[in-house]
Amino acid sequence: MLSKAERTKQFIIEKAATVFNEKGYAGTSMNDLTIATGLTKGSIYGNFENKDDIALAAFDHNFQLVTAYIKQQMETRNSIIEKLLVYPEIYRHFWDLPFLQGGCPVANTSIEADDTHPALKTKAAFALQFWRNAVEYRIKTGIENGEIKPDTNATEFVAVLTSLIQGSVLQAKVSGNRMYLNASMNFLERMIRDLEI
Amino acid sequence: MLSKAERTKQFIIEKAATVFNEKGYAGTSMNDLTIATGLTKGSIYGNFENKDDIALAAFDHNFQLVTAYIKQQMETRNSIIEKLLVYPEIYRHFWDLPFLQGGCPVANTSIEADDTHPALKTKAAFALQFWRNAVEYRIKTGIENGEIKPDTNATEFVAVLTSLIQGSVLQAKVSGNRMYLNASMNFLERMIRDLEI
DNA sequence: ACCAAAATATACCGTTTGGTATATTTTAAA
DNA sequence: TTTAAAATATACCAAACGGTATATTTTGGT
Repeated sequence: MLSKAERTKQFIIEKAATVFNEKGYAGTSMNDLTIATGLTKGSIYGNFENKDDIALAAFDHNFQLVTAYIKQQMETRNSIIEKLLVYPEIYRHFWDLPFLQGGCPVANTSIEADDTHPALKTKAAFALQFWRNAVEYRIKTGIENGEIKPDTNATEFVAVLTSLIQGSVLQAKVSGNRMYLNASMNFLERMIRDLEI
Repeated sequence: MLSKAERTKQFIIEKAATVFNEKGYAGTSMNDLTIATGLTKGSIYGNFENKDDIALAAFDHNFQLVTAYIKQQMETRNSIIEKLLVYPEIYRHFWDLPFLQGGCPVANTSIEADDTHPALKTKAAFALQFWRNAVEYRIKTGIENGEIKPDTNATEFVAVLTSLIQGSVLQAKVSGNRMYLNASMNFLERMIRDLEI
């Protein structure tokens, strides 16, 4: 069983993850975290070295939630094409997923950290690369399987898929309008179906 | 001629615009602005009511720089297709444009402000809408001209174009790698050429 | 039930934050 | 060249910031 401290640490990460994803690193104060957790500053600093330490753990947590959910959804599908279709399906309904309430954590962290926070920037860059690799792997497997057209430009497809998702979620969040998100996801869906041999 | 105060105000906006686009609203302190401008806090507050006031003016300035540059580039092209091709051309080389050093100001502001700063969020949402309208107008004109396929789904095309640009610039900034930006812009370029009748 | 260790709360630190009252300098019309 | 007004600098404010030393409470093996 986890020790009290380990459970508290996990609890802090979960609560902080939401706050950081909504307010950003600079926009989140330690006081925000005491409110979100109901704990005192002393207690939080008993479990983490500093604000950075919490933010980095919170990012890992947020990213893990997203990837775990995608993976779980994919496991219910059989073909590669159907697995890839999970992406537009999930992001079309990102409003309903609690861990995506503040938008895509990878996009949020990328944009805030790129010029201000090297450690977070590195984490965001790795997360993006991990994501692209996962998609690229599916495509290559699909080509080997004979499910996907062998002349598919995997690199380009991966770049377009990630750009479409991040760009359209961003737009949906700021406009409060699902129209452009739906349009982009419709397009992505057709792109994925078009991969089929 | 502009009064001294008006020139100073403009000077502050220009300097602040760069800082805000790199560090974000919460990440930029008044002290950062005194350093960027070489002016004192008293002088800055003699020209602006508060930090918000400067940030809002800075966003308008940043957006105006982008739109003016796009417009200027488009004026050198004749056909609608060539005008639309200005988008991928510009963003492919966004590293070289000083006002895009911190990334796309619309994307940056959208992501930071959507859950934290209603006034900035509104400005970002309006900017995005303005941008989409501009693209949509080109497409409709192209259809009327007989330059563009009449069955083009303008709404979807506009959504995809903006998503691709914002998503790929974001990725390029955080990864420091032009590969995925180039791949997305290659794709967008083909999409635009494909509009031709 | 006891008690040492672990976990949390309290109360504080120096620094930085956004903002302002006032003194000084610069501007430009007379 | 004078001079009042406009623009900028100085010096300060209370509040919030990230962080810490220490006191108190809770935990869990004996």
